Amino acid sequence: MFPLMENDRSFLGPPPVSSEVAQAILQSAVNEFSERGFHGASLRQLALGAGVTLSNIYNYFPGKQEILLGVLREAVAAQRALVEAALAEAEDSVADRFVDAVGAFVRYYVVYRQISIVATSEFRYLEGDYRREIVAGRDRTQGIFTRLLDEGIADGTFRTPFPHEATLAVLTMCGAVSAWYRPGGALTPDEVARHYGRLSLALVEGLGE
Amino acid sequence: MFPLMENDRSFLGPPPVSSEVAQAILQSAVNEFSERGFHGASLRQLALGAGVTLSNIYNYFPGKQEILLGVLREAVAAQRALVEAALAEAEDSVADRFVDAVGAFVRYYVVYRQISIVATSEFRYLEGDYRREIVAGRDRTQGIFTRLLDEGIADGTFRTPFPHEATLAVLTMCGAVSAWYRPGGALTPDEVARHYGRLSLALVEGLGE
Amino acid sequence: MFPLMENDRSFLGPPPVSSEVAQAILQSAVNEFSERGFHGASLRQLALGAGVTLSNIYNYFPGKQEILLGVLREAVAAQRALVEAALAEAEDSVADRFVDAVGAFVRYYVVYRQISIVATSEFRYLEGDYRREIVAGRDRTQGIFTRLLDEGIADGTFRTPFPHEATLAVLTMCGAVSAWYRPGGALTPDEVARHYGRLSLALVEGLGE
Amino acid sequence: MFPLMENDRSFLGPPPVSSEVAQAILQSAVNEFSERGFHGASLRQLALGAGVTLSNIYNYFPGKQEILLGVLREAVAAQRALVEAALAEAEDSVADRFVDAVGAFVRYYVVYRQISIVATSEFRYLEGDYRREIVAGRDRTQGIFTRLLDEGIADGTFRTPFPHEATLAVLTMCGAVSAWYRPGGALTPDEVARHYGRLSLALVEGLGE
DNA sequence: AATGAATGAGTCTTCATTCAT
DNA sequence: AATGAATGAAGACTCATTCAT
Repeated sequence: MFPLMENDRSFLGPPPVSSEVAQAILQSAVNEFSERGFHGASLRQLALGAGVTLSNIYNYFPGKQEILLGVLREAVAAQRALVEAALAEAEDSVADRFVDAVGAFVRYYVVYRQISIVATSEFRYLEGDYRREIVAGRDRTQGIFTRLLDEGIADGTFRTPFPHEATLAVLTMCGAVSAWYRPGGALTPDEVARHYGRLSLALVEGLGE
Repeated sequence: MFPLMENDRSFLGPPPVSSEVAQAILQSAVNEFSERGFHGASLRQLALGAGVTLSNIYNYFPGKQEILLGVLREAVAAQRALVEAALAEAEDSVADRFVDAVGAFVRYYVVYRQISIVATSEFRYLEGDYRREIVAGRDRTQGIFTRLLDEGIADGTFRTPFPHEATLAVLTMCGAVSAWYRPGGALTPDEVARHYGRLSLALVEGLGE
Repeated sequence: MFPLMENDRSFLGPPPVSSEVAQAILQSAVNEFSERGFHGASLRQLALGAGVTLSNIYNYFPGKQEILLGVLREAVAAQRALVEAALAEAEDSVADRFVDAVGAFVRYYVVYRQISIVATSEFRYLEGDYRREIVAGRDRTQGIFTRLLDEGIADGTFRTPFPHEATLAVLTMCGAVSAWYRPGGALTPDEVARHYGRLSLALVEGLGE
Repeated sequence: MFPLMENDRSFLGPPPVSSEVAQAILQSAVNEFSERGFHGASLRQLALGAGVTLSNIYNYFPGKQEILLGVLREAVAAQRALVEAALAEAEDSVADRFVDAVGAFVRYYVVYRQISIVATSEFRYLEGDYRREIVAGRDRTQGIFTRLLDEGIADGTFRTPFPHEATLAVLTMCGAVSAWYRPGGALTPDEVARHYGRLSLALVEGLGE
């Protein structure tokens, strides 16, 4: 019931867009957008990939923009769900919470690889209020990391002289994982999460005694 | 004679594509591609922005693909030129060379902000041999960093347990700068270079004794 | 029970199309056709305006053509009803009957303003037998005037040298009233009827001794 | 050089839209619009009728609206040109000028029959500023008649008690001619002009003493 | 080198209509 | 009688590209 996810791990609430047909459309959109880009993808091909008539798409989405919005909504929701779930189970120390949050954050780019690629690269083509909605959702997730950084800086756990850039750097380097990760490749999702937790901790200068 | 650069610092060789008209086209392409994406940009609009007739574009480029290629060639060349120039003047120690190289690498995203955005996000639409050519050029630049990392790991300067991911992370986090940097903003290019040098050193665990 | 009429004056027989739903559809058709034209109006919008499902329309009308036919039938019926009612009560002299008939004829364009606009401007899109039916109905009404003219010419009441064109002119100038008349405007329906009676009489040169 | 006119009488200035292709498009537009209406006509068919590629239309007109505008501009210009030319040669008396103006006015509906039909029935689909432009042009022509009426009423030549409605009626009844007139039919354009001059004079009650 | 006109394939979207329930 | 989902044809319009000059 969340077919946009590559490895099926159902720990998430109900998907924002229900209906099997709508899901098929979104799934095909992820394929097409990730391969040809928002503007390069044609709804005809997208419909074909979804096993749906071109015109029938319009019974589920008012237009191309809204399909993109649908994809991005799922992406934003999935990522935040992962991060918040991780934080709920994390240890007390800032360092632990930070590492766990980063682990979940990067895990999103592994588990939802394809959709995350679309979310990253096609977001720019979202317009107006749709764009604002997604920005707000994304900012909410990023805010979690900003606050963790501040907290770690305040109590001396993190010693980086550039907390703001460091936060951005952490989020960015995690995002790049979707570009090279291949399911069934050298690393398991767990390993990726562990590695990037470590890299992040180093980045914010929270290693050592 | 290198109008694609935002802050004018003429330390670079002759541009790959000469002719004022061709340069105007490339410059307009950078504007259009960065705003609307490769597929979203139309040659008509591009021609308008370049002060050129639509049909005249075809006297300088065989097609849209080649315009994109032209932009990417300049981008790749500019970035490598910066990095190699920095290395030529760098101190001897690996750490110093690494930090200087990173500084130059990130400086590219600041100085050639717009073109670097295009190079990053529209590269995917380059096809066939063109794509291979740019990949090769990019890899050559990234190879510099891979080798520096190896060297630093070998002599114990860098202590990260994940040198491969760390390298990727460094390059990635630098690339994100073009997304938020604004000329005339809070940081000068020099400061950005210094900050990211530090962040990178922390990332590869090459700080302190 | 004849909601297509603007000022409610129930002197008319049963409407050609019964059923509240069908009437709602026709009423919405009048709105849509008069605003956007037959081809410019969409059944979706029409259904919305009628408070009916799009598909349910097809339980009442076989298609768009028949909706237009329904509207035109009502229009033709309403106009003839008005004219015949007026003639039934008219004085004996040709001039009186002519003036009263014209008064009723023009009153139709006032009272059934919107539907008359549709009948006038969208009739052209009616096809085949439907078209012939409406033409016949319209001709029957116009025949009344042709005969009155002939009669008036024969007995010297009307002295226009061009009776045929004069008849057409009378009918035409009445039709134009729907374009400018506004309920609650400067003239009451009665005044309009009186004015156009006079104009018509002048036109056929039936004024004075 | 004014192919939209049915009987070729070149007494008019330069056409508002030049270029042979543009004229072919406008001519085909007149055909299509008059047969199927603005919304019922397809640009594909229109292009076919003009002997032009569909896409090439857009080298001459920005869109369908502008084609309609082009047609209406020619129509308005042609009618006013006729009326003004007639007035320039008319006798002195109000009655003479009025009759001559009406003759020219109705002649337009005969000579430019098809385009006048389009101008009358498709004008409603013109939007925004285009609409306002045409309204202004039309009003200017109608103003000529309003002023003549006023003049004739003032000096007692016209004795109708309803000058305003009479003016409208005159213009309207002339317009209806395009619906029945056929070139090569019973009446020559000159006869039509004479007949309608007489009818109009009767209508405004300006005949004999 | 430069242009304006031309083209065919393709875009997203809307349409009237039908089907299964 | 009523509905929501489905469909194929067609809509206006844009595109990258080519041609003749």
